Amino acid sequence: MELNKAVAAFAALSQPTRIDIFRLLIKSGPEGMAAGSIAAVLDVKQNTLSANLSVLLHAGLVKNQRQGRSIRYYADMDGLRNILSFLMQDCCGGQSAICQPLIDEIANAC
Amino acid sequence: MELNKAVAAFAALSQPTRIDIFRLLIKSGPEGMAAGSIAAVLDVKQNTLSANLSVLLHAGLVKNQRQGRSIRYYADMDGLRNILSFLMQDCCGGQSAICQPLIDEIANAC
DNA sequence: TATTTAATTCCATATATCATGAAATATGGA
DNA sequence: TCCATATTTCATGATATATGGAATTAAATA
Repeated sequence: MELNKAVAAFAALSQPTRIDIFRLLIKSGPEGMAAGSIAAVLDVKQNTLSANLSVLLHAGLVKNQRQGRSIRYYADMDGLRNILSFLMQDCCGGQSAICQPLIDEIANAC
Repeated sequence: MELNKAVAAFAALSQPTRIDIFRLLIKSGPEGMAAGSIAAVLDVKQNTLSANLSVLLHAGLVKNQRQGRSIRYYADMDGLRNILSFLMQDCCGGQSAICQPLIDEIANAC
């Protein structure tokens, strides 16, 4: 992963509504949530939510899929794994073998 | 941890130089690095580096300690653990007991 | 085809962030 | 005290981001 992608991912999470969205999607797991439901739960206007979902989408932190009229959004655990791995690369005094498996487990568990 | 702190932490990491700094400090482990050394390694102007270190400091991602003329900076693994925990709260379909220990291990291992 | 629901795009305004030069502060040594 | 080194603080112009209203696209259904 390059620096630019990591920047985009962290920038995506550097806004309260977007953190709320991402946490909500992590909580809702593989079922995900329709954009409209997210807007309702978080009490955010449709267009504002759409813009924020778009940021998370391009940052690789969420995925989406149209389902009839609605579009369902899901947390992208691979995206999360990527930024964590990037951040912790060469940690533990270069012995990143200690941390790396833990990061993988987190992404796989959810 | 409240939302505002998480926002500050992610905002701190949403800038290339600051990611570089944080990764450098993670890599350098408990020994940390003097501000001047960081500036030299990353080829960043002193005042620019100082401003960026300050952002990371207030975000709780790095710690510092004066040592003679220089000020040494260290990655704050507790800070990292906090934002990861916040993000993953209620993950795994509410069974966050699966992820939480992994997050703790990461922070402790380094 | 017309209507309703769902979500996005466009545009304008307000706000926040960035890197930098210049000046200030803190420490250690002569 | 005077000077050099290390780092921070301040002010600023340039750039980026957030938000909401209005218009638009897309899908389902009658």
